[in-house]
Amino acid sequence: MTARPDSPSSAPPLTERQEARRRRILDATVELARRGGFGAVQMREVADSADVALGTLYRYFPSKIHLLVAVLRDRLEGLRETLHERPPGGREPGARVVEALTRAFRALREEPRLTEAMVRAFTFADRSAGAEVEAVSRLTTAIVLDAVGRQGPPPPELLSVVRVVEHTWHSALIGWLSGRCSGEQVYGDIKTVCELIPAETPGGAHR
Amino acid sequence: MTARPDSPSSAPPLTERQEARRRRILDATVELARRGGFGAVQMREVADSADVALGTLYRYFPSKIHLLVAVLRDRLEGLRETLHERPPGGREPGARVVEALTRAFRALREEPRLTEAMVRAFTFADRSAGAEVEAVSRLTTAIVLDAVGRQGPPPPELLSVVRVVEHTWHSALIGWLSGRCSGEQVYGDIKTVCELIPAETPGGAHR
DNA sequence: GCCGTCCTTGAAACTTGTTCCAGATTAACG
DNA sequence: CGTTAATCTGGAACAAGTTTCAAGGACGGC
Repeated sequence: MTARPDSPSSAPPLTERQEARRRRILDATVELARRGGFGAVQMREVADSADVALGTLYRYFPSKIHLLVAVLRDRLEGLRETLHERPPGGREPGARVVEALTRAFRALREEPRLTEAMVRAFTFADRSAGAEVEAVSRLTTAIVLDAVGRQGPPPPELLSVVRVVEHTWHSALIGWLSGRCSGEQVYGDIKTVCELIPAETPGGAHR
Repeated sequence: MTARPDSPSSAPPLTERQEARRRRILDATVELARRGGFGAVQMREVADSADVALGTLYRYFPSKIHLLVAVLRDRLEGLRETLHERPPGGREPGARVVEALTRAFRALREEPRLTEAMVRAFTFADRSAGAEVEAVSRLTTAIVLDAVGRQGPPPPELLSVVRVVEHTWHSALIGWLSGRCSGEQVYGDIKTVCELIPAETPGGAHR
């Protein structure tokens, strides 16, 4: 459906120039979003900045929402790599997740407008952006599960806990963006929700 | 504490005809949203259905977002009254909250398109709709605290837990609307997060 | 009842996301 | 190369949220 850079499945490969175009579009989007948030990401502007025609922009990303969710995905992939390089060092799974999310939030706070643009797009997305949203969702889950550090396939209760952590994460961000929650409350809520994460089982297989 | 439907504070009182107009607008909005969700709530349509001029609609509700959040607020007030009449009957605070939210979700499932319209508006709202969003937020908190059944002013840890419950509630709804979570998962996540709610303290003041 | 003020109306204009199209460019293949 | 299909471009056109404005109506104070 949409062209993807890294998913070799289900998409015709892009030529080098196409890859470059795609990258220019994403970069232009980030730049505009950084400056003025969701509202400043105007499709004509993006197209101009990226030196592509409007129609081309829409061929690559079928809507503003798709575009911004793709940026979010990009960023999350970066975050995941960072966390891989310097993994959180807590002793308990809950503490590691707190650290991972806290670090993520610290990074997001540095660029509040970009964050606003990505998060608003993500939460506003409807089913038409299902694939992209799904990808972001899976990535977030993967990041949290990485921090939990469990080896085998997670049992359903753990998955529900992880979903609740993610819910809190997303919604706390929204609350923070709309001025309803302070940054301190976000940190606190992350800590609170992570108490749901069960401690490492001493008998079971662990790191 | 919470502003009543027609908050007597900080707003000039409306004449009877103005009150009627406001009500017509809200009713027309609900009707359109019920039929076609967020997208079907078009400002010109709303104005036509409610028999007011477009400019008047915008005087009452400065944006589509404000309008739909006001509808949400209206509904939440109704929900709160319902819960007052037939309060959840669980023995523990957590169980009561689960029941309250479960009943709410059951009601929302009956009118998915209306739900979609309200929730998307709420999560998309930015600071310009701060007041309305704040009202909805306070109402939600009040509903959860009602179910918790605590008497005095809640301590900060409890408030953080309640916020996490609300985060989960909102974000699970979004996930459900965007097809990412099943209804069963929503129920499960509500139950999971409510485990954070501390049990009734036998020594303290209780019902 | 009269007057000044605020409210409502109808309609046009403006903004920005999205779609469409005809012609130019590029890539793939023989 | 030459051909053919796909892609890209510039630009117009459309859709829906929002703004603006002049003229008529409602309301409260006198």
